[in-house]
Amino acid sequence: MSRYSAAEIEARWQDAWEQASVFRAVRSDDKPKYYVLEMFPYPSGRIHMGHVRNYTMGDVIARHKLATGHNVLHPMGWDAFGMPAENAAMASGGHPKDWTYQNIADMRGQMKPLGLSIDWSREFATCDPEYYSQQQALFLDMLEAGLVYRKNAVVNWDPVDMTVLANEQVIDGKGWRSGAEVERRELTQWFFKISDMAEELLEALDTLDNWPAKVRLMQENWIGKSRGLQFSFSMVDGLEGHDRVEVYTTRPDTLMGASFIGVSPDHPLARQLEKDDDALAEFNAECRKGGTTAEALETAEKLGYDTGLRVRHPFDTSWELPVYVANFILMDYGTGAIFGCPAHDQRDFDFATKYGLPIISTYLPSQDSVDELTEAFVPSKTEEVYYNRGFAGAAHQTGNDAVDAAIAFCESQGVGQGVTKYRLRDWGLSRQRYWGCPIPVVHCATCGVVPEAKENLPVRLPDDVSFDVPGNPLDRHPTWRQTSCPSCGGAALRESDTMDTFVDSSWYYARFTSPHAPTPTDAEDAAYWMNVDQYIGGIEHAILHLLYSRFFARAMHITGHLPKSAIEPFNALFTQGMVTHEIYQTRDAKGRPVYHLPEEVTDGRLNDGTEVSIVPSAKMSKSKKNVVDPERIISAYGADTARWFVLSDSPPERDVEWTAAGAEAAYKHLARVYRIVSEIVDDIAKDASPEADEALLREMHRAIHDVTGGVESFGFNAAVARLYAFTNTLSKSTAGAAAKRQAATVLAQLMSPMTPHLSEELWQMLGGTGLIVTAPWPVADAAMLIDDTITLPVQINGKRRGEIEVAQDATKEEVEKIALALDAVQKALEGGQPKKVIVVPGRIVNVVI
RNA sequence: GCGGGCGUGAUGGAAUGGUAGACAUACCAGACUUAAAAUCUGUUGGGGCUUAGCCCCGUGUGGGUUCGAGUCCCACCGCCCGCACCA
Repeated sequence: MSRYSAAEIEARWQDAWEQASVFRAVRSDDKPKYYVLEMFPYPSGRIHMGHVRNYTMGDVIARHKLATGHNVLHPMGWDAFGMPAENAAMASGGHPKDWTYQNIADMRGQMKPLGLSIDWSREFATCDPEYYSQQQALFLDMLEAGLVYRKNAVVNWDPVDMTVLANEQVIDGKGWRSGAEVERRELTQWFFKISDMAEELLEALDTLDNWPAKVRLMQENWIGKSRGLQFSFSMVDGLEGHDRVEVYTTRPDTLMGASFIGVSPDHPLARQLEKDDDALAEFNAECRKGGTTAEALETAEKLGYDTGLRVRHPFDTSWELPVYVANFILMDYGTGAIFGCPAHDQRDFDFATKYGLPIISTYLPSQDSVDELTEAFVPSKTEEVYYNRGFAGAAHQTGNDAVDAAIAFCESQGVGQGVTKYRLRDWGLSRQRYWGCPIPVVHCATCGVVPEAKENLPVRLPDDVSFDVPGNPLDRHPTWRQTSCPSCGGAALRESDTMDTFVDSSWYYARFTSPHAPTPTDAEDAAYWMNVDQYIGGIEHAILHLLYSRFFARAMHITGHLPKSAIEPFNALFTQGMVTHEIYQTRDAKGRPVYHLPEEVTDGRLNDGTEVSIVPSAKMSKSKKNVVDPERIISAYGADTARWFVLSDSPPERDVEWTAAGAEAAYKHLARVYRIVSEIVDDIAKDASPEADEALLREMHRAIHDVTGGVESFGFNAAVARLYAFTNTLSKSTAGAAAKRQAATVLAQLMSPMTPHLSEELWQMLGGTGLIVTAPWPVADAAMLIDDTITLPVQINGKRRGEIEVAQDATKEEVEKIALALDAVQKALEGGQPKKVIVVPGRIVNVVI
């Protein structure tokens, strides 16, 4: 009997699949199509365990669908543009293109040994000119359809490196390389009009039944639909061009508690005032320092500047309110101006306390009471009843009712109007970077901004660029920008901004349906393969990537590149958890932490005997060195072990901790299965015992039922546990050779989506015909799943006190009678009668005394 | 700050509102072995008792709903993720 040799087995079966072209996806009307897609990787250079987990899950689905008679599309590609390539070029002098394609080659080489059922003939990288050419064509179509426009927007500006920074490059408000305090600066940028689709993107969330509820909720909150009142305060002493300040509020019911109004430092009023007020100019400049992220703005200390201007309250013109410029007000949302109601908003409360502004309660227990507030009071939506000072209609109402009543009242008094707003902003796609898809427009002195002609696509990235100085190499390229205007033929300059890499990943799923078509999509292929039936990826993409993809699918429909049926491109979504690992840490002479790779640590010590401290498991990251290289695992144990392990233990949506012991155990189990099956194959002479045969086959059908259910519902860890249990049963079974061979064959099949190589080997050993990968999935015999008698737990007052054996089809009355006859029940009853007996058929009996 | 999530033995975790701890790891004991490894078998939530057995407690904390709560509701504590130029 031979031993389990993963390396030999895996190479052999990967060749066999390759030769039989079993994963090549071809359109066919004989079978239902199934498109399974995992979020494609960024080519960082090394695959990591997170990739292994993600692609293994997709592979389990794909292989199971293949076995259940589907025509499966399971492609793979590379999200290949982005900053790391430029950073590498800056650090080591190479070219982003070379770096990226080398990484792709490396990662493909690490991925193929995993034995994924991928149609590699469809592979592409988003930095392939063939791909980004079609992206440019899409952009031009979207521009023509009015889905793209230009406006000013704020970026992070590094005043020392003279370059735009990504949020990631801003650390504690400072540039990551220069250390200079980052400033906010306005540039003219391209935008997708995603906000026009806010309502549709919101409403359609309801149709996404097979998406996680939490992702839909997060998208709903991101779109942020709100109903509020838009109105204006008139100025006591008007400023030129500013006799009113327009305000939007979602809490008009607190209007009688207003004690100040605040405007953004970027509000036109603030900008006008700062021209004649040096102190304000300085204040505004201070506010414009630091990063542009919402987090940075929201967590910064709340600061205000009293402009000295006063406005009149709309309901009482003798009531004057001060106008502050405040750093926490966003120009992007609403009108860039708010009224502050300290009594009912904690942020306003803090602001009022700091600047000595009045705190006026509008929600009070009664008309005559006065609140001494130590923090903002927010009336709960369910709690009754507070008197709302000032609004006849809104008194004694809370939550949305109070808001609606307040809007109605204000409208009736001619103060503003109710409006619906969305938090969702348009998607700025311009990036001042080289390694991205060039935006295909030119700037012509005569014609202005002109779209490049489609026949001139692609607008290719030039290869001769350098990264020795910061900033965008396209900007300073000696010739690349020089071109002629497609409209007038005169001299013109190319746009030097490239597209956000989110654009690349917003339509790649559609491109996979026809990766080499001369247009963005091929109509027949798109109609056949779309939608993605199962999409799998990380929860970190719950909002942006998925929302942008939903927008793009709609835009592609409008521009004729996708059918109407594909405007929601992902029928089902699954968000998987991360792979984590312990962190091993020592300290250097100065007490700074030093991290160590897992392979350098044995039993809590380094090779030189130094003890390491163990930091709890966290997402694998290079900086913490808590990474396990899948290549090492595959060469040590084989791909099937890596696949089996990442599916075991943790539910797929949760994080899984990689442990050396766990990997070892996974390998041992696969070797054990190999051994058990080998013994069964060798031991063909043994006689059957009918009872043991029956028991084993019953267990086999239960395993088919449970594992199939697990695979179909992303219960991979449960399916794996079930397979362990079934293996134990098979190992201990005294059934005859025929029954054991049958059970072993089914075991190999049930394992095949997870451990495809081992399963092929077992299938061959057991004499199966053809490849297991194309063999039909086993079906459980419903009759074999039902036992004649079942065991029911019996509770007394909800606590388990015994169990009874009853016929599978016993009536409630019979079950009740048997349960009441139990000693424990009789003892508890002390001769009396139970208050109530609850019988849940097939589940439980509860006797209430 | 805002939004979303998670919290169960020594450990990873299981459990359509219905026997909490499946399955695995680790540990311990046994078999095999000159020995070790490998393999196989068994034990293991905590506490208690009149110990063939039985009782009590137990799913982050405190409340609530229910015949019955790890699961649903409310509040709190802790940790994790996202926040629009990271991919």
